[in-house]
Amino acid sequence: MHKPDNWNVPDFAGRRVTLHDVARHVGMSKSTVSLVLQGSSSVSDKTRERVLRAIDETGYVYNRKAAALRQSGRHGLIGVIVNGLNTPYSAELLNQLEGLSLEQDILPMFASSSETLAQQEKLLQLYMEHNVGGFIICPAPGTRSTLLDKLWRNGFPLVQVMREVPFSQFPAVVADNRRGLYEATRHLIKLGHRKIAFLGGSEDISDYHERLAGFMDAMNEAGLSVPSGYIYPILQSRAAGRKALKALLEYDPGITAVACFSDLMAYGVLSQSREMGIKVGEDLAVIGFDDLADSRLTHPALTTVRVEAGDFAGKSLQLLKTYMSDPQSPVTREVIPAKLMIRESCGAPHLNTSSGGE
Amino acid sequence: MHKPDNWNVPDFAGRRVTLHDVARHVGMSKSTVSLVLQGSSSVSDKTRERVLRAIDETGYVYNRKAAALRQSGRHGLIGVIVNGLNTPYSAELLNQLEGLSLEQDILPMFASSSETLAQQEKLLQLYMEHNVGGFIICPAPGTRSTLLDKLWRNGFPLVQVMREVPFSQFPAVVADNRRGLYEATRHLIKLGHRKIAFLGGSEDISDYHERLAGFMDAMNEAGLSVPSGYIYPILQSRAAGRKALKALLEYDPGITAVACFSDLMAYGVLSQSREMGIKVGEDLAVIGFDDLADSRLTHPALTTVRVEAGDFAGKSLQLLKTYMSDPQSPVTREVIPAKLMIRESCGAPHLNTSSGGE
DNA sequence: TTGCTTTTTTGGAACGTTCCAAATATTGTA
DNA sequence: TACAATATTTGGAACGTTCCAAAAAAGCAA
Repeated sequence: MHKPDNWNVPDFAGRRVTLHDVARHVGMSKSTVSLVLQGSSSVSDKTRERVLRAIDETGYVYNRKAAALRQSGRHGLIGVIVNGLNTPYSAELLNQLEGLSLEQDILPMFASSSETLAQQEKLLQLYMEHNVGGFIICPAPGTRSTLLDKLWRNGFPLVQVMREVPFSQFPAVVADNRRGLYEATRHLIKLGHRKIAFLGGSEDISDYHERLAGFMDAMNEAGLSVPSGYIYPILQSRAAGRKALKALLEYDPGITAVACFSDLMAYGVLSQSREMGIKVGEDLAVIGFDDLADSRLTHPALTTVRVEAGDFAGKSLQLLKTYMSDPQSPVTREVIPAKLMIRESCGAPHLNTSSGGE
Repeated sequence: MHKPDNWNVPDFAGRRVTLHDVARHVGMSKSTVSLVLQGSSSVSDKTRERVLRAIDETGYVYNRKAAALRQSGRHGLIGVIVNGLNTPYSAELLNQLEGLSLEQDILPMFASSSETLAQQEKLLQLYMEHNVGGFIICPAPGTRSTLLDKLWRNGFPLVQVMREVPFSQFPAVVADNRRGLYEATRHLIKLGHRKIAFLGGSEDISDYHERLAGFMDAMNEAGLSVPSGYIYPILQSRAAGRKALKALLEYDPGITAVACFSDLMAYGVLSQSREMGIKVGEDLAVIGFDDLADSRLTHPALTTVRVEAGDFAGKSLQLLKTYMSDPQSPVTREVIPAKLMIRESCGAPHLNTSSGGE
């Protein structure tokens, strides 16, 4: 640890420079300075110029808190709560949201619930205290509709993103989960697979039920049975993927394909397969969901369902802005399309059944 | 798109409930209510109880803006600017920072510079306007010391994290980059490698020079030459890793090992190797830096240099808090240890030289 | 009851901005 | 030059809190 204490700490301004200071410095009233700041047209060019110079000279920094206090609150701040800051898909969503927000002079405040109700509630409370104009939220498992109701009633519009609270009638932007998994599963079936498992996800999340429904749609349509042990819900992570695959194959070693709740879980499946000497793409077909950046580079490259994070970001922001400007706008539910990306991890399987018979 | 417009939008409170409203509702003065809110001991239990009930009944939400206005600014808000929200290491840093901050009743505002000076400046400005208590910042390439100076002078303490602005004398928390790459390179040398390349990183970032220096330390110590073409700086990404490896092997097909600036680049190298039919761990040794969650699961598992993101988070937050409470505290530079994690990607190489001679 | 101390409550100023109505400066016209 | 019309500038109230000094209430001893 170095301590270059020969260095002088610059003089900390005891007090921040205020609009009043600028006014005094330039010899005008604070009202005039305020007008310049707001870009009012009713101030003469000469004055504007002098004031701008003074602002520069004094190093004045606009104080949004004070301004917002007078302007009954709003100041281009929105609260964004996702499930995890370091889960790749959420990170990409935040990335997209940041770009779009800043373009529109909105400052997003990002945080994660870490999938717990307690943290979610704490964050919502803090954000309200900081007077955000509204929320974009990926509700933590177990979130009740009453919570969202409370927000809305308090004057905070919100848009649910990626997931939605069951039986809630609030705006939402969700993926076409059902169709996504339907298509993915159909693809597996077309390749000849019969014993297909559905791995991962949590029953407390709307995603899960939609994706599972899509899976079941395809299985039922093809007249394939799904023993209860073929459905293995487990919380999102690579390690969970490994564990789940092991359990699945113990339950029925004859399983030839797994549809995963997410790419992250699929990565776990890939690594567990390698460890067990199972060749993915030959002995076992694997399909993910999300299409993370890494999924192109896994070995074999992962077949997965792509949902554009940018679409989530764009739609949810647009929707939130609508409610912020007019709280009475009709409640809308947007569905983001899901697209099957066929790569190598689901290549034609080695099956010992030549025809369809069990 | 569904529109369940049979649903009634709850009545939006026209105006937010204020402390005054609560006071009137309970029949006391706003001062008393304020005291209750601050947990003052000079308010009687009976009153406290009545006020708390009233707060609950009215649905009052504390207004930090107004409070902070009176309390000369500070309100437990800090600005955190990293290089990218969706780069895995940064994401993990944010995750850790969030956990620690909330524990200490600090609300972090996260954003990314996207490696551009313009966005960084815009964010700093906005955060100042929102009156954050200080900054934790991973400076964008090309950041000048004068920028940090301006912040500090305006009363915003800051801590640099992961990188530091050259010739700046501001607090910083950085990894032991030089030692990390020194050890990694030494490991490669011990395994018998002679033609070792250093891949990735940007010359505008302090990290790069430190890691490169560590690399050179080890190479020089072993008396190994490093042709200019062995050093291939390029901006952080998987695709860049692929491109870089190709260029490197074109320059000298005899290269048997690459030390990468980051795990992300190493992933690119891994996938490019596979494409070119090069067996990593046999024909080519690869070492990364960061130890991302995925690095255990790549094939082969990636040998890399681990630096705990939690340490970065803990130290930088602690340091920032020090400066926030006493701006005159001596400037400190903390170094986070780097630890070589030996896995499979650098297994003993096939070399045609049996002894050391060129 | 009185006077004294201690506890509890309170009104009003302050924070830094915006907004408004009113004051002042500038311009054009007769 | 004088007057209206217009352009520009300004003081003060307001936003919702905290803080302070001071008022009111409560408790206690004589």
